[in-house]
Amino acid sequence: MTPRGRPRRADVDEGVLSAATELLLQRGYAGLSPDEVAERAGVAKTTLYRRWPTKDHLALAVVARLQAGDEITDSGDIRRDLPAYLEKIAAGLNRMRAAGRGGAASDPAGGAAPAGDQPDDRPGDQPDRKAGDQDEPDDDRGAGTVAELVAAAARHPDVGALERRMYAERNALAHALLHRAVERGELRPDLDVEALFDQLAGALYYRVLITGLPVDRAYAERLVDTALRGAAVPKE
Amino acid sequence: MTPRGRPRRADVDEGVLSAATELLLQRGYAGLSPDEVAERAGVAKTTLYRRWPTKDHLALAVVARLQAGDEITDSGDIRRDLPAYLEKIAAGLNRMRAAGRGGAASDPAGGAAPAGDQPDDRPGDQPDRKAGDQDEPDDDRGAGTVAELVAAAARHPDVGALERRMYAERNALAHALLHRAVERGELRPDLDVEALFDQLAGALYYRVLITGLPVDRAYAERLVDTALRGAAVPKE
DNA sequence: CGTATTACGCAACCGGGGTTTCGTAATTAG
DNA sequence: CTAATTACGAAACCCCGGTTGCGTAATACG
Repeated sequence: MTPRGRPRRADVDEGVLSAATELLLQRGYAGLSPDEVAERAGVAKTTLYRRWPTKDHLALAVVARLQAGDEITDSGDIRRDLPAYLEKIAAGLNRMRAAGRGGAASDPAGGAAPAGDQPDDRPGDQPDRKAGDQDEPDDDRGAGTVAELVAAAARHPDVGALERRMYAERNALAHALLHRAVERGELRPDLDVEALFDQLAGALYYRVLITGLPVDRAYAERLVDTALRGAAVPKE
Repeated sequence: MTPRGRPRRADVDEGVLSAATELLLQRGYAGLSPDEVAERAGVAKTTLYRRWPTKDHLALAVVARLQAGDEITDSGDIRRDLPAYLEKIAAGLNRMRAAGRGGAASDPAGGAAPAGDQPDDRPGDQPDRKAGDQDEPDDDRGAGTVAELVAAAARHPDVGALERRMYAERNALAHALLHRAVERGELRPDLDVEALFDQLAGALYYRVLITGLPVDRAYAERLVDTALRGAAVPKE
């Protein structure tokens, strides 16, 4: 039952993961270089790749460790507990988003540029461009981490599976919370809990990943309010 | 006003984009190799990079061209038009998802493996693993395309801006549809249209990108029904 | 006409994620 | 103790996205 050959060094996982965490948080996903992680952890690159077959695997392990141990409170008032839970998810997303250079983000020239230009779809406008041009806006390096993790899940099925297990673990709590609220009579008895949850969590991820807008407490409350009240006109 | 130097060859964009489209659809994002695109289009790699500074830029251009020209119908019945629109988005996502190898996906050993194993979080289970092992499950290569595009938007701000413009163009139609429904009295006058739309669209993307479950007409209708009716108990 | 400007093609190059090879260390089975 | 098995480390290597350098072609301007 005991494994046969030479045992793995026990302290490697910890060393590598903390080095990787530091790099990921400070320099973002692109800055998470296996070579440097190995060097900082005092470990050969081969050893690193023996345990995490891909940079993507390593990054997922880092993130999983970061957000382990989330809880959820059930006060009996769904209108309070739900925004609280959403905000907790959002906090995780924003913590990732905060990963970037330590410098202040002075936001020169008005941020997201509300798209006043002509809708010219052609790619090359100005003569010649090189890739390093406009990249890395000195912030927002970690909304990228979430995005890269999504891509990683699509690239490697096993990363996807692990990632889904991670989410499922968290979301099971929320599903239970919702079901209790249903049984308690706070929510409709015939509610489609899965659809509701997808809408709430989905809106958060949509905001962060697609529209790039911030998610905060106020937004979480708007979501919950809209979802609970419904869009249809109330029948008097 | 006319540009100064040698003009760009006019047929290059078309040739490159169609070659890239073919590659992306047949072999997925990872199979979209700049070298091969250039070769197939009969163009030097430098020319390619002069117009699209990154593979990510090129891929976005391909996708943008693929899904140009979406329409939206306003029948006056929001409970019909909304699922139709969502299904249109979903169709785009699924079209991407369908991009993969032509072979049949025989789904050996029961699909998504409902996670009965112990929640062992440690990465390296079996001794040694190499990256090429479990990758590329012969299908689902293009859910990856959407995911990679999300990551691309995070990597290059200009790609993100273009991508958001692409979405915004589509979503403006839906927002208008919703606002008309409000004015028509079909929806609550104080409805938070943005929140509602984020919930609907977000749920679709959440399903495809995070949970990996399919999105079809039935799901779209579940969403709309849940969102319109609301989760709270109706006040009689 | 000549000159400035910009695009194209070719080939060599660079950097980073990942692999291979091989010698060595640590353990279990007999 | 010996053999089998597995992990570690070091260096060379491969692949691919992207760059550089340079000679040449096509246009505008004077």
